[in-house]
Amino acid sequence: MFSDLDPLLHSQLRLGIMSLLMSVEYAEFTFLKEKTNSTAGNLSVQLDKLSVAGYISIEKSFKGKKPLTTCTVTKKGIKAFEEYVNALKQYIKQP
Amino acid sequence: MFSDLDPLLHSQLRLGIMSLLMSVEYAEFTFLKEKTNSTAGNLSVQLDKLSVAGYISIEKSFKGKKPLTTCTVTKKGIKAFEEYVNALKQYIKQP
DNA sequence: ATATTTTGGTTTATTTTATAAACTAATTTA
DNA sequence: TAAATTAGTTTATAAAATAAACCAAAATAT
Repeated sequence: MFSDLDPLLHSQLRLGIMSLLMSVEYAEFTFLKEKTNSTAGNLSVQLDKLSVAGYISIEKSFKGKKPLTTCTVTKKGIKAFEEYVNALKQYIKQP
Repeated sequence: MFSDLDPLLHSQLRLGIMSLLMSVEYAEFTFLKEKTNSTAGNLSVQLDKLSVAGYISIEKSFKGKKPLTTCTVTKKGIKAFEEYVNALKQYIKQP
């Protein structure tokens, strides 16, 4: 009846992050923080989970002398997102 | 950017329950249990939450001598579901 | 010059949720 | 009549989300 929803994507913040990353080439920590309206702590944790899962890749560098965290979605992440969206559609298709 | 997702609906099982109830006039506990592939305990808990929120109404009666739990979605539940779906679309609309 | 605030985060603790396990009571079935 | 099934509820545990506390460097104000 209903396919399972990837628990990694079925989270408002992580879904928001992935949604943004699907539409841009890369995104900085501060950009994601602003767009998703999240706290730095929460964002940091959730980015890490997505990264550990292989859905995004995170690069840490410096802009001048300030830390700079840059994220991109991976192939695996794109596939997972697409599958999630398809599964979700079963739940929200209205009669 | 992203609207908040009603946390009561942003749960696989509760969303499945609501999705089913949106498409039928009423549903029995056992029907929901089978269709959502959930355990009785989990279903019982989540139905209760939806009921406390006023999203569904639950009627407990007897079929012969066996307990019979029947659920229907309320007006409030329908509105919440529709709003949830609209909010969700912001997250999953693909480029 | 030096305190104070801001930036860009991470780590750890707390709260909330979801899920599973254990239980109840009545009912079939063997 | 003992064992298993049905239809659930309650309680305990595991997992997740969030918030709070913290850190180091840089920018700003005094």
